[in-house]
Amino acid sequence: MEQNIEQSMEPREYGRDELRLISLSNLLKAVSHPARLCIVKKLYMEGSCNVGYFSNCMGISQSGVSQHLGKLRDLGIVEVKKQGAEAYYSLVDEDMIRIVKVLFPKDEKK
Amino acid sequence: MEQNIEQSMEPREYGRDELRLISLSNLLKAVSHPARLCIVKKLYMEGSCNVGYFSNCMGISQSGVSQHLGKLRDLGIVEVKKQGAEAYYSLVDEDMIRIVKVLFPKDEKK
DNA sequence: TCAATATATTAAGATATTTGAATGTTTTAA
DNA sequence: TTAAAACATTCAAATATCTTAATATATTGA
Repeated sequence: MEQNIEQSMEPREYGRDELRLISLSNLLKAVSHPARLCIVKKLYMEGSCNVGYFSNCMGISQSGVSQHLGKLRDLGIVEVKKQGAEAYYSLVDEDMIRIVKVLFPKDEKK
Repeated sequence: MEQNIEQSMEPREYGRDELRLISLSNLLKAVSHPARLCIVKKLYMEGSCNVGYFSNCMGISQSGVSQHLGKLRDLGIVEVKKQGAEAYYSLVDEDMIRIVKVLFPKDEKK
């Protein structure tokens, strides 16, 4: 963490596309928690949902859901649309959509 | 963590397929680190590789590579084949292969 | 305006993960 | 059998993540 930058011209760290690897691994980390994976799956399967819905059907606290959604939001994986007092979330990241599609083919529905 | 079990018949936690979600999220966690994602990508792109190869081209220590491979091995994502003093690893988990395929389409090679 | 509902944020303790150094094991070649 | 090479394992300190409780904000309806 304190090493010189520009130490050599050889590929350092993970190679030329290190930045892509880092950003993808962050994307994957976002769904490396069952609750967030569940949220993302539901968003993919059922379209946009609000916080209360997740809290109910997943059996975790409102605060918990909100924090998980916050992470997904920070990474640009989901997007919020306020509708009155409610916040409706939807899946917007293309890489994430491709991943979820592969993990939960729409047939296997529910 | 201290609540009654069998509290209701409604799906608790993340729903019926909680176990699948947990196991998939563990799979995703395995590649939520850029070094491990890089390893898995290389295995997908280039076929089986040995520890020294990763250590060289990724610029991280032998011990580091070995530990990362250890995690992938524990989860059944990769498989080792000893060949003399060297250990050749290859990608064997189907879900993981599908994920990597989606993230790194073979054209984008390198 | 007040109360209720829906969501967000903050903070703190418990857990888990990362990283690097040190040490072990196996294999090969001399 | 010894030394060197290739890996694996262990351990501890530094970080990061999870979970829960408490508190804050925003919207709606009475």
